[in-house]
Amino acid sequence: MADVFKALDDGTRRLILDELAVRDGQTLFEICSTLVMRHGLGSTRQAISQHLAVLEDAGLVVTERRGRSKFHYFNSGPIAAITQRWPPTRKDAP
Amino acid sequence: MADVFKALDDGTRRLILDELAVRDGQTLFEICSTLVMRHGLGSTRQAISQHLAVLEDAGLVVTERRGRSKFHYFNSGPIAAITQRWPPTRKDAP
DNA sequence: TTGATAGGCAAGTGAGCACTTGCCTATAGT
DNA sequence: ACTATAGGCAAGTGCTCACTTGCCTATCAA
Repeated sequence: MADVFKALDDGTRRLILDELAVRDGQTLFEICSTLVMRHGLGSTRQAISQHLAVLEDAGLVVTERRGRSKFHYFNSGPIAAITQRWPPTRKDAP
Repeated sequence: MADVFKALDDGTRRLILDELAVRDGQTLFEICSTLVMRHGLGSTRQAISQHLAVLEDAGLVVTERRGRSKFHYFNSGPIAAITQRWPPTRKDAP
């Protein structure tokens, strides 16, 4: 579970999750160009590839290979586990 | 908002949040002894104090001074902001 | 006032992480 | 077969962070 927090503790990785949440199933090169276009991120391909590996190890991203392409999908399961660990404290009665 | 993820990316700080979620309003020394008792954490008082400062900067902990004591309270607001940023993807229709 | 309690400030150290650089593997098209 | 595309592997570098160490401030009790 510590991998999830480590993965989320990076601005670039959070942007990647944002983009995958908007348009799911992107390849590495698509993510690279999307980050450059919409956020001005000048990261290299290798940097993004390493970020995606971290996200995949944390279970936040699920991949699927077809041919020479690898498609990346956002998985919200680990995010839900966070709120299950610290449920919202309701200080006002409903 | 980046402070929240940085604050959560540490095992000791997550344990502190766990303890405050169980028993709210503890002082620094109470948190220290609780971590030693229930988790075998051998951290010094200064280390815990720095962790609490990080948690407070992130808004995950709210403090209140009375006399020479400082009481710490867990705040779940930033946690809720995380799930608002990445809402659960429902892959099954309700 | 003196001593004890509760906490804060600041410099120094070691380890982990993001990023680059360079080269390599595998699939698709002609 | 040859070239281009899509991605992977690994070493090196700079920077941030957790933790320690030492000293200091403020409140309470005698």
